Amino acid sequence: MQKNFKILKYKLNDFNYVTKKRIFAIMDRNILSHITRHVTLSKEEQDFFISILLPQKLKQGEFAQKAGEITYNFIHVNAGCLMTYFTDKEGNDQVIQFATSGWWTGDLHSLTTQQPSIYTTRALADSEILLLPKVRMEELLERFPVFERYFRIMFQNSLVTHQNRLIEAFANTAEERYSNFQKKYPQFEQFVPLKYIASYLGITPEFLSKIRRKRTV
Amino acid sequence: MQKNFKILKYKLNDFNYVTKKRIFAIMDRNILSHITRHVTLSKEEQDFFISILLPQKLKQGEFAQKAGEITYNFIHVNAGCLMTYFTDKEGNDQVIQFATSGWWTGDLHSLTTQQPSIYTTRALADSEILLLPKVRMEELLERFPVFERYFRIMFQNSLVTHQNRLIEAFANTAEERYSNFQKKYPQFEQFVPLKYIASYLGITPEFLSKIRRKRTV
DNA sequence: GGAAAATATTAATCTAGTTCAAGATCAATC
DNA sequence: GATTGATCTTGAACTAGATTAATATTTTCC
Repeated sequence: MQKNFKILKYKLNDFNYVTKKRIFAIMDRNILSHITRHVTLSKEEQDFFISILLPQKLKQGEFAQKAGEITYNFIHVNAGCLMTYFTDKEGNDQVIQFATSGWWTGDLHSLTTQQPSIYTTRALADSEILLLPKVRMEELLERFPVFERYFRIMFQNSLVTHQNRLIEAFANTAEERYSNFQKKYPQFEQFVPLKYIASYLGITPEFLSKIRRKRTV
Repeated sequence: MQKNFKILKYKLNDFNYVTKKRIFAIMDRNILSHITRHVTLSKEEQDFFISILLPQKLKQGEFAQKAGEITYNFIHVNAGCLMTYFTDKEGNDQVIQFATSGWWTGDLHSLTTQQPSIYTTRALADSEILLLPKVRMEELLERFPVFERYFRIMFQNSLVTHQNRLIEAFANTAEERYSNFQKKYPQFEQFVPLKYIASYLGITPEFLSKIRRKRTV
């Protein structure tokens, strides 16, 4: 386990400064421990699963997947932090997900249909990911149906999260969304530049600044 | 297959009226044909699956599930049209999904955790639904893993749809969302009162009126 | 077929959040 | 440790969409 702190100073007013630690923590976790929380795996299943994963390291800012390219891998975050965003016709990035240790990420649509992805997935901090290639995933699901169960549960949970976000987006003000985001993902504000948090919340960085100011004053 | 037309008149200006048919169509479809589009089922699997489903008829306006109650069933729409909505603290209904023939609906979160549901699911037209009780579903998944696969695929697809809606919500204007909605679900505008479409789009009925007027003038 | 209830429209006014533009602060690099 | 590019903040002017309230239209139901 490595840690890497960077001190950021924020001016509150002419006389006060607040310091915040932006943490680039690399937490090494075992992917199997995540999976066996939901299903029970035999030794054979564990071994096969591990054998088909491709480990990869990403430096901060590097891409795991670029928009326009076909997605060949489902991505599991082992350590660090990634974000997935969509670039619209005006060139604005719309962040749709952050993912830290233990999360699956990537473009399911492109992975399924093998059409070019509309999303970019990028490391926000030095990260370690595990790639699960589409063909190997299909093989895995064929041979060991317990993984059908595992991914069924993953997708089912993710669906619940996405429904909640949708309600959030429509029913709450930007300020409420920011509060809820901080409550739900306290770790992210230390990894993620504010402009991406703003994007995730569906507002401009300027407006997020205003919300933050209003609070601290 | 029954059909039931109601003629609606809309005033465009003092001299012109346009009529629209609001269709309350009952289309009877076989649930198995939906499932076997994604997985292959043996005779035994088909029979068991059908045997655990509870058919139910709903009149327009009736509830399949009320907020505050625990969800005991996953719901498959056989015929008609349902909507699922969330009522916020101010008492505003926020529609999160419409479901017609072939769709699964209901509150996955409440179904999984057996906590009271925050959603209400209600018939927008006379409908026929099939209830899949939670305990029977668990039994089904235990005995026939092919259904793990089926629901994995369902949830995976639904997740893609939800991600798209999230992007839609943040990146597009209300007018664009309405256009896309009409393109994607042309059938719904004939089932669904405009105020619920407005809610689904995340706008007020008044603003939807404005958008519609701007178009026809 | 008529009255009441639900749904849709219109218009005036208001506001949460955007846009633009400039300045302040921070991080990376040589 | 000075320079440069990225991130963050501030403020003024603007706009998409909300709110309120009144009216019109449609549907339900007796």
